[in-house]
Amino acid sequence: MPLTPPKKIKSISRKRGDGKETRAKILEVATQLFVVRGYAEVGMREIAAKAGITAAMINRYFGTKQALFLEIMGDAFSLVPFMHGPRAEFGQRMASPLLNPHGPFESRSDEEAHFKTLQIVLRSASTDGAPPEIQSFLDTQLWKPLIDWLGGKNANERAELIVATLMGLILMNRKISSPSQKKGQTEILASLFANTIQSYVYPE
Amino acid sequence: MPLTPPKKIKSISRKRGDGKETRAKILEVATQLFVVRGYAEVGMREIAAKAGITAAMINRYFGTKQALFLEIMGDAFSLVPFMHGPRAEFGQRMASPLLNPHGPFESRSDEEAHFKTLQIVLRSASTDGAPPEIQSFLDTQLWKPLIDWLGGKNANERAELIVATLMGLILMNRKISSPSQKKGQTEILASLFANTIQSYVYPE
DNA sequence: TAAAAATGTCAACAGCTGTTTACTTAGTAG
DNA sequence: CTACTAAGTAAACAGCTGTTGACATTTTTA
Repeated sequence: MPLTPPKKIKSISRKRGDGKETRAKILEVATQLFVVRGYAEVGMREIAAKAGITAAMINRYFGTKQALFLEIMGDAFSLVPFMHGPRAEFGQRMASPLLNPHGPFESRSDEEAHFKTLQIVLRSASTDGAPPEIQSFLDTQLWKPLIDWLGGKNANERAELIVATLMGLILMNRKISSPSQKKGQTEILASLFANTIQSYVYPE
Repeated sequence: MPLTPPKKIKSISRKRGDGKETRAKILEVATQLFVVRGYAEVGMREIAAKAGITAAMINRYFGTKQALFLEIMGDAFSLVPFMHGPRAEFGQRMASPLLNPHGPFESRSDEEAHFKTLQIVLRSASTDGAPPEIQSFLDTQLWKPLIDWLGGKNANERAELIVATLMGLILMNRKISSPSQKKGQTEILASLFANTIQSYVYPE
């Protein structure tokens, strides 16, 4: 008789819901809510309800609301993917999310997922509750790569204008009814936007 | 004996503080707070404290927080002043508030006061509590005059990009530490900004 | 089988919000 | 002097927030 019977390698599923599954569900739900409404405007009970659990569970898994937020922010977030490809088409690449069929900046596809955290930053930046660690994310994952990639004279200022234009459009798209949004002329808007962004990208 | 002695025409000052004075003080304080932090992030007690009174007084004078907000929004708010002057210098005029000595978009002078309400809209647009009447202000006081003044092809989209760029810069200037803000290179930023805005203004 | 650990709910906590009511105080009018 | 009215305060209201501790239930482990 073997003294050490082979242990079950791993527990596959523990209970009514596997812990990891619930954790992932919380992250998914919270991310989507933060994208649309920002940090301060989303409550724990609302996240919990849409995840099918209680608010106390979120604190069990993440400790605090800020910790949950920071974990979401830690997930991939950058403009780096847009820096790949021909330098002369950078503007077009950044404008492409404007044109996707799911609605501007709202696609769930991985391709445009890089915008999510940027949107969260935008929605949450002006609220008190949002943790100050956001600044670190911005420095290391947004400004530095972009400025390095831009290069040349006044790279700081050109980077700031690129991000400002992008943020302005994101902000307006959801919350402020702009005239072109009503009429659905997004191709023209995207074209103008692409030209402007490209004007900040000097030839290498 | 005269039966009708001349009445004192008006009471000059009733009490510890004249009512009108307090009302004005509330408006002033609330405006400044809304400009910096937006509708949802400013509490009644904070406004009252900075105005030297109690929160109940605000409700006495304005009824509700939303009503106070709408009264502030009703005050002069437009981009119209920037449309006066040479058409070829529109971009420079819009960029000028970036350069003022009180800090970008923060001057108390009347010249740049037109930005205040725009800033409030920006800070408050994505919060739930802000009243929906904001949309009317945007349509009649922002979009229509600007689109009419721009004229020509794709005026809607050009107007949207102008406002988006402006809002993006305003948003970033206070809440998101951008690289050029740290270094104080605002002249270059203003110059780039002016060029971009001007590129949306086609010759008449 | 018994112990232990994980998953979850429920209720209460303290602190905040905008608003309302009752009350006090001060200046003016008859 | 006596009423009246406006200016202001203080306290309580109901409703919301994030968080915590006690408890129940189910699954894995020893």
